[in-house]
Amino acid sequence: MSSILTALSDIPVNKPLTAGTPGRKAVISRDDIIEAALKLAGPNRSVSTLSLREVAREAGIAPNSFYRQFRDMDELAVALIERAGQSLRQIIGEARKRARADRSVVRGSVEAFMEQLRSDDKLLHILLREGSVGSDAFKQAVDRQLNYFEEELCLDLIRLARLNKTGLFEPALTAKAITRLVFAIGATVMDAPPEKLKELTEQLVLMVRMIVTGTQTLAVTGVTER
Amino acid sequence: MSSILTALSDIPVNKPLTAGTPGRKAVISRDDIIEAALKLAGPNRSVSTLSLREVAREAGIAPNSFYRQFRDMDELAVALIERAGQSLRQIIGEARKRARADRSVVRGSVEAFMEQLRSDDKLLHILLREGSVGSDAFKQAVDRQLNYFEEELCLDLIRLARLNKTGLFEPALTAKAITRLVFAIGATVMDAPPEKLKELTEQLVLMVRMIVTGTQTLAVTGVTER
DNA sequence: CATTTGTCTATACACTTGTGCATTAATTGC
DNA sequence: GCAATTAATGCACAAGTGTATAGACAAATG
Repeated sequence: MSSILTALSDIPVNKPLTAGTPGRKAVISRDDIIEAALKLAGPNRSVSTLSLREVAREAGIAPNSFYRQFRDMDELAVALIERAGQSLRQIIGEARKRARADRSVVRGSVEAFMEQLRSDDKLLHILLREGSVGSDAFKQAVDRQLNYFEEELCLDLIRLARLNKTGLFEPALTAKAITRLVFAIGATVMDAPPEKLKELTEQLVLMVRMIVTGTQTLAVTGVTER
Repeated sequence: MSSILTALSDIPVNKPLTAGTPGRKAVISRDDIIEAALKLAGPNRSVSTLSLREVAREAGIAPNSFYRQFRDMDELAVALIERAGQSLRQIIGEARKRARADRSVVRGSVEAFMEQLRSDDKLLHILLREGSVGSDAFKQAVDRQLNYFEEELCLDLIRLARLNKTGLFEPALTAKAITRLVFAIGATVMDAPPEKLKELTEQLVLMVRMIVTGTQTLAVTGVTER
């Protein structure tokens, strides 16, 4: 749990360039570059295909000025991913709160996820698309974000099981399965025509429910090789 | 079912260039280029980062000769993906046969999948990595391959259910969930250190079993919003 | 044989890319 | 005001890209 908080505070929202030192004031901020990259990496463009010059052009700065904020494009990409994870966790967190009043946590979270997917939120698109491409640092960053998700989901599952007095087989593993499945399906939804959204959402809800039901059943019956 | 066969026969193993017409015999085959691309797109290299010139260089031909076999790199990529899917389906198919004699179909298939993953089979790597990147044609090609998988798995699930006299809730959806999950986890395994392979395989087996158990239970109890 | 037809290569063009170096601009401390 | 320090730019370069064009070769046809 603390890992989430510490990790979040590790992300510098804006680099403290003006550290009491003499010299020229920084007029280019990290955020400027990040937002330029976001504009370019629309829903159909992978971050790993962006070029340094392209981003600089979009941000309206000289290519070399880029280096003042990031060592290379990889560092930018990692920053984007971290920001994306941060944003999505917040969104789902709010959905969870809403769902607690409502009936189904599963449906509430999945629907929140899918809605966000359609609202051309560039950040979520990034997190979904870049899972298996790019440098190692790149992929590790995505994996880290998914792990945060799994941790939070795991706690939620435990809470849910207590509430309903059902068993729970390997909570961490269950959380991982759900997370990876949701992200995998989400990636395909991103490229599907909008009219299929409802149908796909319904499917995803059922899939997640299969896993949840499976966990609960296995907790009672135990695992048998079959 | 027929869709699989027709699709497979749609894939030209070698373009029939010598169609009775006069002129010089083609000395460069599609396969030459494909194999060159495979050499380059190792486990750490995405196909979408290959350049036309690079592939041509590896194949030992002039860049322009590439166009004689493929319209552009996208067409090459699609060919690679189709070949990858073809190959993997065959491998898993054989694993299934072996598993039928053995005890567990789930374990057998998952283990076959993971073994293949570690045997630096370039084709499988491609299929796993390129799922969410590249052009639309690119992604659709991957999706098509996954659909073939789902169809075959679906039949297998039905057979399994009949055999064990268990119910089966939404077979197609179950197959989709399993397929997507396995591929998602597989993609992460690809980048994980080899000593984690056994552990990850074990986890994946359990995850799949959760889904299977869930389907069976839901078939009996029905779905309840929770 | 010559001719035609398709295959393949060589050269070239107009780009884009990342980054090194020198220069200018702006801000602070004395 | 002056020097020091840093931010940002401009120019330049080598390397790489996709592709257009034209020519060289081989093979089948007349």
